[in-house]
Amino acid sequence: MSEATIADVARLAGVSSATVSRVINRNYPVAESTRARVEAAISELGYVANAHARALAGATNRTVAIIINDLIDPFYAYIARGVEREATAQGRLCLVCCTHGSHEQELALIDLLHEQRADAVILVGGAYEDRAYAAQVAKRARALHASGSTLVLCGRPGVGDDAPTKVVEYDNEGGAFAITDYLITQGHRRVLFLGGPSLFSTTIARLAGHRRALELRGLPYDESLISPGPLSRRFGYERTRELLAEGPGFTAIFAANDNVAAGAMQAIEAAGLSVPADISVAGYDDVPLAQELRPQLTTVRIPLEEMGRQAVQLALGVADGSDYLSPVRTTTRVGTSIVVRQSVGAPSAKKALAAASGRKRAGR
Amino acid sequence: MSEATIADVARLAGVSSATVSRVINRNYPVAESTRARVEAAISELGYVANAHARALAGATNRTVAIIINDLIDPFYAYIARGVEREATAQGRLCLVCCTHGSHEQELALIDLLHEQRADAVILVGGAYEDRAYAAQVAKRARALHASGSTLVLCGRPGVGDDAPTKVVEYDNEGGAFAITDYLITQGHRRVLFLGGPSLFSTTIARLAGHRRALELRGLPYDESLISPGPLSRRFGYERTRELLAEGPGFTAIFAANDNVAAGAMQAIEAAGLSVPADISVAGYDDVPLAQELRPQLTTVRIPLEEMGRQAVQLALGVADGSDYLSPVRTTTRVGTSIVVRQSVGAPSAKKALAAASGRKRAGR
DNA sequence: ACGAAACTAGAAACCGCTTACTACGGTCCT
DNA sequence: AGGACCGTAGTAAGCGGTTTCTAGTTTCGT
Repeated sequence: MSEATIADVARLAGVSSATVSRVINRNYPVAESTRARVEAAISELGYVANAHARALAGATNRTVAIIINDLIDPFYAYIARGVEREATAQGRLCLVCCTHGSHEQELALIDLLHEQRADAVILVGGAYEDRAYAAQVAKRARALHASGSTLVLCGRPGVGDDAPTKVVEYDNEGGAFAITDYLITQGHRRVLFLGGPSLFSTTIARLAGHRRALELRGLPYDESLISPGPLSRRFGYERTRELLAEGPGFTAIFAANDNVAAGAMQAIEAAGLSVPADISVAGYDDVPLAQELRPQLTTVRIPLEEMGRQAVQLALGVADGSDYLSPVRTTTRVGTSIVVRQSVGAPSAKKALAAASGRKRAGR
Repeated sequence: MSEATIADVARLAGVSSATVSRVINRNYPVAESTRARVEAAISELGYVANAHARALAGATNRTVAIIINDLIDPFYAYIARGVEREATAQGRLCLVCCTHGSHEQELALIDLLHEQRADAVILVGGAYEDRAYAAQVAKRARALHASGSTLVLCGRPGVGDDAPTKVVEYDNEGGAFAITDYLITQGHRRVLFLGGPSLFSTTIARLAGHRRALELRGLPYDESLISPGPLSRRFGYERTRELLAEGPGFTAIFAANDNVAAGAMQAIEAAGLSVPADISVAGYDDVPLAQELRPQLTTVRIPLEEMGRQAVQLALGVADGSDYLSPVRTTTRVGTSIVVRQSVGAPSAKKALAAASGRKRAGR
């Protein structure tokens, strides 16, 4: 039950504890013969240093923490993997915490991790636009900063310019623009934007990109073609089923993420229609599910793992290399790209007609 | 950069540091007025206790660690989720580490977590049968035990009776038995066992269950129908393709896990055959992928998340409830059950014939 | 009104390790 | 030969809490 301490080792080796510490840390010259004796004592006692005492006495904790929504969700899991890998590469341990969607839990976790003196706390995932909440996060960012740690926002909006945070973003607006434009290029004129909580940061950005593409192509932005909701497969299924029953006023669906797209595809199939012959579907995120669907889903790829790595590098102030003269970076943006698979095609004449009539109805 | 300490709070509140500690921990009576003053001081300074100092001074670290292969793999992710949730429920933080398949990394991580004085270290996933390696793990189990921590083996074989570990098992042999028996009941006589590294603990157990079912039904155990290999989709695909080209001597495939099954199904489809009309396929694990495949995969379900929870409860010695008189449990076994979906059917007469001829060839 | 019991609060001893500072013997150089 | 240096090793002061004792006040009971 009681562990050997550095003092025990010192006694056994006939040296002082300082010498043992030096042998372990190799940060001070120690005679070869002494070193040998100390190492023998260490292995005889099975001595393992106490990380807490070590951290207390000055050395850093060597831990990076990441706060995500849920480990199962591949979107988060990939980011977590990037963080974990980079943390390991930097000789850090990785603490993974899940909020399961609760804001209070998230704030509580930041505090807990602050107590743990993590080298960095990485906060992942979209957030609701909520000023009070942002203020809470900003406050904690300052607290962390005060104790030499860093709060990194990964794929979520900033919390005010004065908050000392670092940010890793990805191009939500650009990806949405690109894929909407792709749909338009394929001939679609009436595209349903499906899912995504209205006040959610990523929804807002994706919707903005969608809208910009429409405007650039001179297509109307029709409120009736925007159908926000949860980012779940169930919602995608249910809502699509309802809309299909009403007589669809669209030939393509741009789902706010792949889950929603999967639900939509299921509903379309269930209605006896086919993807993409009757209705095209595009998603966002490119999670593994996208490749399992039949037809395989055309979607927007986000370099998730890379984001995780960047977050750690940013937090730890790892030199960028590309421009080593610049001061420590505080923001990184990774690009998104569309992945063309089989779920998008040209609208059929018949369906386009139906869409047009649906449009009249919607316009009534 | 410099954080407020308990002494700062004490000074500001005009009390001793002992009193501040008591206010925080609520483990000793403190006058209401004093408490108020201390709390005011704490919030004014934004004081956050130093977890290391705290851990050093006696209180536990309140951290549970889990070591898995890879965060992305749903098999591990579900277990990790169970661990994370239960740890949170027990007021612990959860440290997640990945080995990415490396033994040395695994051992190194155990040491690292030992240093961190984690309340428990949970080791997940099958392991190669390797005496030297088991001895290494046993040694660390003893070291952890000596410092009041616990090593929990989750879904992997023990490392010797004298090693102070706790174990959460699932019924690999029984699940394999059940599903093989199910295949036989459906009329299959020649079942290919596909994938799983030969010396891997889970492979061995699954193969044993498979074999027992064959024997119980009076069917021969044919070495040529055992085709071990990696637990990957690629392997499932490639190997199935090869075997199909040789003329299959089987009407059903029992894959060592769902990934392998997915690969096999792909290969069967690519060969112009259909599942289950021509060849039936069964998997193991019931990861989400199983439900995405078409036809949906008949497989063996393991209560992964539950295993994670059990591991934490076991480690922390949480009362079982069911028999609170018993001493602290040291082993838990969770059951497995087969999930019938659409990938298994009766063998067609024609294919059964082909299988029989294949059998002659194989026997030659 | 007096002593005991019940509250509160402080002093100080750790917890186990790092590290600045000090000490000491031997080399090397002038 | 004597002092400047170099290479090693020890001493001890923290790091920031927790907790055991000790002690001063009240509150009561009789």
